[in-house]
Amino acid sequence: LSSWSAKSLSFAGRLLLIKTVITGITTFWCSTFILPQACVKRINSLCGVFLWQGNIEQHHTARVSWEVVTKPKREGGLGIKNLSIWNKACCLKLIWLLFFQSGSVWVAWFKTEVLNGNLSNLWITPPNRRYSWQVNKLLKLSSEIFSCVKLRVQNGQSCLFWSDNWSPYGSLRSYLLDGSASTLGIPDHATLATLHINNNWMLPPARSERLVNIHALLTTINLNEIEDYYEWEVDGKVSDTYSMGKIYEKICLAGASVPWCESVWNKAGIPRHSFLTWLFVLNRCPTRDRIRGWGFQTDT
DNA sequence: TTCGTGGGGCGACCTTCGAT
DNA sequence: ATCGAAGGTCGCCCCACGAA
Repeated sequence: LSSWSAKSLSFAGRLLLIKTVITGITTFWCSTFILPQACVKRINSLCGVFLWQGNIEQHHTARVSWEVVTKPKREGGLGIKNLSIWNKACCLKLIWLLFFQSGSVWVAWFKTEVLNGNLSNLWITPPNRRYSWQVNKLLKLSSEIFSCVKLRVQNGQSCLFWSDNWSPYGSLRSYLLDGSASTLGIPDHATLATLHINNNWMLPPARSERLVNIHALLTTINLNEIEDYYEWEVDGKVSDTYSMGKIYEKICLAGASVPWCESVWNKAGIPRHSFLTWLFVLNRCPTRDRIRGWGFQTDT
């Protein structure tokens, strides 16, 4: 950030540098560790002072808050990645690895030491002092991508009735129980195979509409000899690969779109005019001298 | 298993700084 | 003088960790 070539960049150039090079460097660390909040804050602070001042030794002041700058363009920001959420999206890949890259030593270790040999335990293993800070962070993060890890029922032997994502209704614990302590007489660790006896599903009588749905769903399932398997499904599409970008968008809480988006950026997010237009519509119009200082042509 | 200690996260509040 | 954003401090809560 403090190199001479970076100092000579315009506002648009600095923005591009942050979006590509700087985000690329942080992604290396983001993909391996959950970064402490203080670290995220410091990186954001450095990027902020660089974007507005171009010189990280100066005092940090900004015309638009970093919170707004990191929003997507359609929501009024500049589309810089929110580092904290990006960090989550990168680390969720570790959970993806657990299910879909079984050859790794780390995956074997995690499965044995933390999950007791069964991947389904990921959804029900609470953080514990026995585990490291990182492992506990991952356990807490796992709920973020529960909906993407679909269990395809075959023989039903590894499919936990309450916890696995095997039905279109997601976790049955929240769908059927909704916080209630009763488990309808179905044991916590019941698998679909243990509930299927003599070709009958051993479920309590349906006393609610939701339980009727589950009864109906189970009548469509025929257990066979093949082992249950997992599939990675994002927004209804099954995929073999993990896309950090897609997961980032998924876990970002989408805010309201701004009506002026299309008049400032085109559909691909490329500026229709100059970046000043963006500052004008945000009512953060700076002085002529500041504009020249940022590397803009003021007549534009 | 319980208890004390220390550190991280986070919100509230205030100060500093630059732009107008 | 005013406004808005960043940064610092403080207190509270939660959790990890070690000692008893």
